[in-house]
Amino acid sequence: MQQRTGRPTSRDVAALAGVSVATVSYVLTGRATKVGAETRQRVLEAARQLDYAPNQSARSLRRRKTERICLVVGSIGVPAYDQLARELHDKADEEGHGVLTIVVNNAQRAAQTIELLHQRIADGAVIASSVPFLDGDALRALARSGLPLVVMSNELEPEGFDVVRAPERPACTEAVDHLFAIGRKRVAYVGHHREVSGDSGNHERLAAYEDSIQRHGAKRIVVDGADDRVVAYRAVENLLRQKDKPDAIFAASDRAAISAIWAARDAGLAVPTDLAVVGVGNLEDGLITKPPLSTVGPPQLDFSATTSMLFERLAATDPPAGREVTTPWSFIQRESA
Amino acid sequence: MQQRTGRPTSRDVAALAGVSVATVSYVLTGRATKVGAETRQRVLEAARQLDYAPNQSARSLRRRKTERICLVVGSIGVPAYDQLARELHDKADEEGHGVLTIVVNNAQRAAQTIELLHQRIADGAVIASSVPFLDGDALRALARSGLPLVVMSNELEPEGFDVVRAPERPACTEAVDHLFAIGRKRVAYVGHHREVSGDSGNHERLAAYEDSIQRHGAKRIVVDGADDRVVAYRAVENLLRQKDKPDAIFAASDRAAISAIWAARDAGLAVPTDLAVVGVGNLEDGLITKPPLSTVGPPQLDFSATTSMLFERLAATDPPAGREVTTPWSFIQRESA
DNA sequence: CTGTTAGCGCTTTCAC
DNA sequence: GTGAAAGCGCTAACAG
Repeated sequence: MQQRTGRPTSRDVAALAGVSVATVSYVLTGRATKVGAETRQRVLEAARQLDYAPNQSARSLRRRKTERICLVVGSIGVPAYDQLARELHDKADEEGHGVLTIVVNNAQRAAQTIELLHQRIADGAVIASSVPFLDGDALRALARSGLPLVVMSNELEPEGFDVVRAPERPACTEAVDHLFAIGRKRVAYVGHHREVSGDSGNHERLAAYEDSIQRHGAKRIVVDGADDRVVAYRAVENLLRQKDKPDAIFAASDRAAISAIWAARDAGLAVPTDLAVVGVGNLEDGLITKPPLSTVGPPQLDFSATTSMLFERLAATDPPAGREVTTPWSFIQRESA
Repeated sequence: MQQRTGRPTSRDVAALAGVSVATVSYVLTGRATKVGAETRQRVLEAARQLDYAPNQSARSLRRRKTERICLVVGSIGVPAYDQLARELHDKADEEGHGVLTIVVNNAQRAAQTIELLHQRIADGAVIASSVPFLDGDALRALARSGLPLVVMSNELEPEGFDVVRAPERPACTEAVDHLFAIGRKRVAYVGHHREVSGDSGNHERLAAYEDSIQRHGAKRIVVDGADDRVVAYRAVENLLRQKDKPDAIFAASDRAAISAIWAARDAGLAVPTDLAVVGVGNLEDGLITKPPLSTVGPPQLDFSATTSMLFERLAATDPPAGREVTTPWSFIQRESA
């Protein structure tokens, strides 16, 4: 009725070792105390000989857990997520868990991911910020179903899951206001592709910009490029060629801000004299630009709160109520603005 | 004997809809033709009402496949892998598969990953190049066990899995030789951390450098930084402060090469007149430096061969023998050297 | 068209 | 200390 895979099962090991499958299980799951040393050796030898590895699906089906956690991010190659991924991996290693990373950048993948999580592909998950298409209802349902979940979001309320906030808006406002305070008149915004194309997503950076230019009666100049160094460079290069060129740039990412500094220098302009530049993210890379990059972000990239909360939830016998922690964000003035 | 999870099962749905679990399965797996429209509706409604999602472990256990593929990379934030990840995700989407990414950068994670793959956490896998600690024996065993596998490697022979090669060595040699050909005497190498610290890994870039300087009777100058823009900048900045400063840099990554260009410019040196720079990778970013970056790499970043081979293997009824494809690599001269 | 049933491979009481 | 046996939740013959 069911043909064999070719992969050895615990039954094969048991047969070869001349014991029962139960004993194989005991030995391989470390319940070693119950098994005699000699039997134990025979089982181990048989397993080695057959190159046996227990089937994970069967094991999780039975155990009702996977020993895996899942990291859901909105895109690949974003420095802050890379850092989060690194920290989560390290923590997971300590706890003997594996990490699965899933990239969600369209509605189909969002639905698929919710499904995967529902299907208990992992024992818990971290949803990184600005993952689009992942709505509160789906996340609440997931939490209700008992999945430990930590969500980085400024909108969602903790409801069965923990929330990590990053108050970007006031810090960004401070940054843009600063540009006007130092006398800039034409402040351009280099945004994420989604923002620029009018798509949904986290609008705090753009909103802070729009609000500030409006208060200062300045013109709205918005270009694409925060997701890509090359796009940003070309966009700023282009901006600087116009006769009404901006005298300040607020970029939604440090990568774009760095591209802006190069573009200015390559165009023979001085930063910040001719063009003031502010980024967002507080990447280390901002320290090696000339001049050092003024930016908006947390004092340092650190996701320990996020990772700890997940593992606390995983360990908890009865699930803690939804917690809420806030990462401090501020305008970090260096020399580019 | 086994307490309930709280999550609804197909039995719950069946009960609510007043049908058998088989019917539930038929409806939910699209075997819709066999089920009457009215029954079908009832099942769908019951499932919706219970917020039911089929248990993935049970399903894979039964179906003997997971509809997932796995991407194994050596580290996070490397542009080429990001590109590979994007392409793999796109292809997987088309085929209705999910993608799990696993990062392996130490021996423990390597062992753990082999285990996960053995345990059929996914139906197939791509092993990106320069994943350390993943030895041929383990991969061959995996392939022997029937797992579709595509490995990017210059050392391994195809044995039950496909191999994608990138002949870096000759292209790198050409690049370093070029530096000497244009009259450079002191060529420094900015390498990956593992190379510099004498750790294992892919040594082709370093080997090409060492071979070339030896043939030209030049001094070996090796610093760390290919993995990190900031480290690279500081290393080159430091190199350029010395009295015997290099007149050329061969960097094992374009990111490091770009940092080298900045460092030179910030130190008031002209590129390539005072310092010639060559990178590796052929990133788009090299096009926006001033001057444009000479580099070593494929004509364009394209992993379609890799991804297609995996999906061909997944679809194949009888596994193709190990294939071998080679990505063309060459020295791409632009203006920085 | 729908239900019955036999497992997928593993873990875990419960006896012996 | 070890084995027999009962499922975990689902799918896929097979019967009707």
